[in-house]
Amino acid sequence: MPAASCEMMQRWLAMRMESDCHHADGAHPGLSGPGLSRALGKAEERCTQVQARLTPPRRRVLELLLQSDGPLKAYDLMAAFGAQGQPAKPPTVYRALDFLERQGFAHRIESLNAYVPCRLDGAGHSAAFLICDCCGAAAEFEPDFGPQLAVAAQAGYAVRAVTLEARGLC
Amino acid sequence: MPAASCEMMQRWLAMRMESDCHHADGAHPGLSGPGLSRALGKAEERCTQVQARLTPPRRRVLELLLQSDGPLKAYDLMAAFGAQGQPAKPPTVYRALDFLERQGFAHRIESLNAYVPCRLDGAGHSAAFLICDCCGAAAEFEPDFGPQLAVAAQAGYAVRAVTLEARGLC
DNA sequence: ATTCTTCTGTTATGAGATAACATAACAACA
DNA sequence: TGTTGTTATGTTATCTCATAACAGAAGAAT
Repeated sequence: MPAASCEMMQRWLAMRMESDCHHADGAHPGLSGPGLSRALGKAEERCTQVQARLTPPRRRVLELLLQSDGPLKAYDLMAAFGAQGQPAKPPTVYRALDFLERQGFAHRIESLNAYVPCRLDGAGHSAAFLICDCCGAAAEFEPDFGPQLAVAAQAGYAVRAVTLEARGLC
Repeated sequence: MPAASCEMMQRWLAMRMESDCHHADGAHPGLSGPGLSRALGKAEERCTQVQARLTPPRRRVLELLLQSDGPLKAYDLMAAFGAQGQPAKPPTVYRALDFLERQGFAHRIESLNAYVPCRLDGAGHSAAFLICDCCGAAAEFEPDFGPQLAVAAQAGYAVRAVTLEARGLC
């Protein structure tokens, strides 16, 4: 980098930093074949138990999320939705995502405007993620919100759901 | 509610729930007069220390955030920006917000797409909020991310910043 | 069979944010 | 003091993300 400006230098540094990660070492790989079928079957089963309907569009969106190696944007889901490359329209996907989130099958990652399938069986209403700013991986983990809930209780807050997103490098 | 449908009932319940809160008991009231001047002066001072420039648009956006009783949307800031009701354009406000966030003077609340001034002097790179789904108040508190950081460390993550947003009723 | 309810399909639009480029202001230093 | 590197602003246009509103189809309940 001869005759580099400060601005260029900063950008270069930023790039370097963004590219120094383990490249999704611990990331969840996308499912396929039997693993995918199993996951979908399990969702089907849980829907039956609570009298919810995993209709074709909902099932399709869940399938796409499960197949993906990382978080998917809503418009990516739309593009990938149809069989012969015919995209879905926004409400179709957003409604499906809404359902999947309510049932605990998917989470929205606020800081990415993106969606992931839930990887934790027991998790109900709260989610926590380690998000890599380099490779985009988002690892879900079981949060322990003890300290935070104590603060909330003391403040008289009735907490319904908590989301935690840690940005960094994997 | 005679002859109420299930759907109507659910909406009614949701409405009731949304309206049952303490109405910002612990919320931060907007600053004005001397309090506002003091806060802006403090920001000015901190900028001087780190050789950052609190330019007019940046100062104006910070002022608007400090005056507000609650989180403000970017387009609300634009509308309120000018003196004679003349709005600012998107880049003006988004750049100012970007600066304020980098300096730790403001936080973005992801789940609201809204912005608040930082209320905690010491807080550097992390923020935590109790957000009331009823009255919209967002109370910032000092987070203890001990458990979460332990998980991250164990997973080999280098955490840069953490945001936590607890939704519920105040 | 009817009625209530939920889900889908469709069009259109609203909200949130950034790209790209030109210009102006500041800072450093010969 | 004028030149240069750098940072900040102004402006236009565009992009991404998400929902409103309404018609119609498919399930569930009796």
